[in-house]
Amino acid sequence: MTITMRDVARASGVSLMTVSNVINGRPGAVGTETRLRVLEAVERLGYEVNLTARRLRNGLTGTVGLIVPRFDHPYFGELAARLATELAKTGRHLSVEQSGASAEGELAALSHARIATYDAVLLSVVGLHYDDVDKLQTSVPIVLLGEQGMPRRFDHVQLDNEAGAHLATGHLIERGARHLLIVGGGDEGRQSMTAARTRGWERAQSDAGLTPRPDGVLELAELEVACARIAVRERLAQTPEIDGIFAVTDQVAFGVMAGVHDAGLRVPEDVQIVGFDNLALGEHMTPGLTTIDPSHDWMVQRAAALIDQRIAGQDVPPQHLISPSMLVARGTTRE
Amino acid sequence: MTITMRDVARASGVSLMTVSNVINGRPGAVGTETRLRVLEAVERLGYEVNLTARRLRNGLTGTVGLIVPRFDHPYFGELAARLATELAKTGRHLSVEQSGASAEGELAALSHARIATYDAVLLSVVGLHYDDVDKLQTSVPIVLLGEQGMPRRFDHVQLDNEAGAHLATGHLIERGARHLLIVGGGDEGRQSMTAARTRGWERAQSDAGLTPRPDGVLELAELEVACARIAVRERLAQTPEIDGIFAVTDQVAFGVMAGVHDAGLRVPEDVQIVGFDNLALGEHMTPGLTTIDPSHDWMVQRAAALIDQRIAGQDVPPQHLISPSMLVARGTTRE
DNA sequence: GTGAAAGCGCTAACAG
DNA sequence: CTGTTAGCGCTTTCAC
Repeated sequence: MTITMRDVARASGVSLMTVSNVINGRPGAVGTETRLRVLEAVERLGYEVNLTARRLRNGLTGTVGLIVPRFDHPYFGELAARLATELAKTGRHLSVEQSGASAEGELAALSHARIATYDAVLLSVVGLHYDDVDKLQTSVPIVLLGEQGMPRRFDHVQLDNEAGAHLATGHLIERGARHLLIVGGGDEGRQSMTAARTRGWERAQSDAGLTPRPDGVLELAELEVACARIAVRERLAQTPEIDGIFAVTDQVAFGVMAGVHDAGLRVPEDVQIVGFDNLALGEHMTPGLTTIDPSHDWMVQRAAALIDQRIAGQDVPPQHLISPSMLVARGTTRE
Repeated sequence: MTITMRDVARASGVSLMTVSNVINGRPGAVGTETRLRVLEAVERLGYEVNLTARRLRNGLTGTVGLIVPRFDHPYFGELAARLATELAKTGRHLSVEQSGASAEGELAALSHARIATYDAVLLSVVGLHYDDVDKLQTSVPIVLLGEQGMPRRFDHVQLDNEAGAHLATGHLIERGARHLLIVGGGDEGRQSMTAARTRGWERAQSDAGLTPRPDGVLELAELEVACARIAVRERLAQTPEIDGIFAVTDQVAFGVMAGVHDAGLRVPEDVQIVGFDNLALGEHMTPGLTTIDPSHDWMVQRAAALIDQRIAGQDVPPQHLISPSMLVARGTTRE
């Protein structure tokens, strides 16, 4: 039924091992004429290696796994696309799995069994807790991505959440906002992304001599467009003096924009908005979304380099890298 | 280093086979007491099955592949999320790969070798050509998704592109638009999504007694937000009488909205817009995007059911299903 | 109810 | 330069 190396070997009158040598292009291991004969048979029979067998035998297949909380958040889609491009440069291939939809889903995706399926795994830990990650015990290299407060024994490419939030909030203040909200903030004292960005938001205000409003942190059940929209709409009805909003993600910012509009207010004249992530779509919103760019390309290059190192078996201590944040000013904040 | 069944067998003083029977919960194949002893050893040693070995042996791992053109289009993200949820109901797991970024990427993703890595493969064929797909020759079940004009030997869950486009365009006309554009249309005579939607756009006009403008088809190098934005901005500068735009996808529609705004025109007062796909974000644009909903849940359920059938080995003829389209009226078209 | 043998397709190691 | 042997970790088959 399926064609194996054995079939090719028989068809070209050589041994199994010679076929293997040809397929893997092992240098100088097989004569030119023999190689051509084998290749001809490969072509004729339509042979392709069985990656499963190869992996069982020697552990590698050129596939790297990326585990994200959800498939349907543009942030992860953009991350995956960038990673796929970067990994392709070293001939590797990216396969994306989802951890966050359900409790079982997470267990399954993070299980040793699944992880062992890849040459290496990139784990986007947004939303995962320290303990879940700390449980991971595997010989497959794992690189953590985009979050802080994770076990130090892993390689980790992080965002500078607090500095980014500080930058965003400072920009709002500089452009004249005085009554500031953080939408999607909270989670006090935790090591989460949300908590770090909330700290940056607070500190930027203190640094500017402002006192953060006690009711300034608008927590969200989920960092979703719809949640943010409703929360902001209701909140602006209560405290219409709000004139600057830092949304913890661009996704949330899209909801904030809609909510401000629902409340009958204008952006940026009445309320200025800054997001975080620099999603591709932000540029094309009306008005364009001012946001924090966490140097995606830098992150992705670092992560890919770490993967290369680990797969190559380099035994250097765990790396902890922090991606610099930059402000991208667009239409949701004033000139 | 890694713990195998053999280790568990040794630790619990039974044979390899008994461990296998316990792990796979084979009914009545092993005594209660033995089972407990084995499970205890599994726990203690932290054993987990090696999926690679299992697959090599019996071909199945519970993983279904989804191959999409690009990771960073929200459409595919939403599709993947829905599929993952649906497949989880039968205990299966979704892994997503990208085919479209480069020529080699496509070959690699569609290669027999990679496909054979999954229990079944869902192939989102937007952008692939008939011949590429027709070349696929594999024993792994393949279900085609979301496109038309593909080899009949595959199971296929399609969108009703022409009917959807007709619905969208009819709605524009009904709400008073008379000078219509299709953005991202073209590809005349081909079996592509673009061509089908262009036919629907033309037919809706004929059916209403209008003659499609000869310059009404605005082709796009890529169905991207930025392309659409620029094209529309320039086009409206030339022919400002345009008062209705059908965008072939919601993604394109986002660009159209920005382009109309760039041109200094208002939506929906000056120009009405309808998209296609019903992406989640469309609802939260300002104004909300009127669009065509291709019954995502229906598609996903059908696709998952087909996969179940094929994995179960049912030998029914190829199924060709067409998902019904519905209009979702929002703020980019008038009352 | 439990165990021994065989082999899925491939490649590392060595022999010729 | 080419071939033989052994075995990756698991499950199917059949014997006890």
